[in-house]
Amino acid sequence: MPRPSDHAVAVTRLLEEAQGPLSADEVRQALAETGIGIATVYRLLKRGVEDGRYIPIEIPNGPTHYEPADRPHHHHFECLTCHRVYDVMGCPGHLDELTPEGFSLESHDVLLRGHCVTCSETPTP
Amino acid sequence: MPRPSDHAVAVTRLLEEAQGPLSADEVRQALAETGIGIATVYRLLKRGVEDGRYIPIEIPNGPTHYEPADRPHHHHFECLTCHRVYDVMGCPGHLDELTPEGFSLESHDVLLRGHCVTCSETPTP
DNA sequence: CTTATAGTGAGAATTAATTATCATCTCGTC
DNA sequence: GACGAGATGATAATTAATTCTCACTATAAG
Repeated sequence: MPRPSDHAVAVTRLLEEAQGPLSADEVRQALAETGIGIATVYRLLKRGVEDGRYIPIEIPNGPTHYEPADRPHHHHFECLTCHRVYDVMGCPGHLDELTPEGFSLESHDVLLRGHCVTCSETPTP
Repeated sequence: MPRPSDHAVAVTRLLEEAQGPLSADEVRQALAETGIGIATVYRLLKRGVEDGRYIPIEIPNGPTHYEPADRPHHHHFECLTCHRVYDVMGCPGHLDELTPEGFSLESHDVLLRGHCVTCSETPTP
């Protein structure tokens, strides 16, 4: 019976503590001091999705981000400066009303864009 | 055999008549009988965006789609079966209320997913 | 200790989208 | 007809993200 490796534990903890979904490279950078390789990061993220523990968040024009699967329904905010992705709680709703006649709605994504607190405060990026 | 400059006209007309943004490959396929090459399609789309006549629509996990720049504010619906993208008029609104404190909201995208009329009617999931 | 097994990192390979290259073609102008 | 600027298409090249390969390692079991 294989026991979970330290890397797997670290990645799960990292995703749980993050304020939003992380990309593979963000995970690698955050765990850089452990010497984790990018191949291992991708392996663990892929397995986590297959096991239903992580959810992949597809960002237009950017790498896939990952978050724990047990978060309640929410959406995301992408900072146009630092490109970090943040969770935003809540949902505008009323989306069936937008759906055209005869179309069946299965899911939806709302992606806000702008500048996060950190990047709004900084005068020059 | 179309005169060279006809390609630009054909692409613009195609985008204007479409029910949603089109990808480069969808443009090429729609104009296949003219023998248009993919390089020309990308060239015309790129120039259109640079000139402000077209808007690029980034689809997560898919190629960029393009639509005329003069459409009123709206969002999109992606069919999970045929992967075509359709315009949906209207907007849920109230998005500033979702934006976290200190964040500045500049734009937003809403992407609905499900099955379009055509693919809902066809008894093949 | 010895072995079996899963885990690992470096780097190669793959994939899909897009862009660059370049010889050729078109058309208005001479 | 010849000319030249711009347009074109086939294909090579590039780019970014992700996956694969493989020799090596640590651990646990026997």
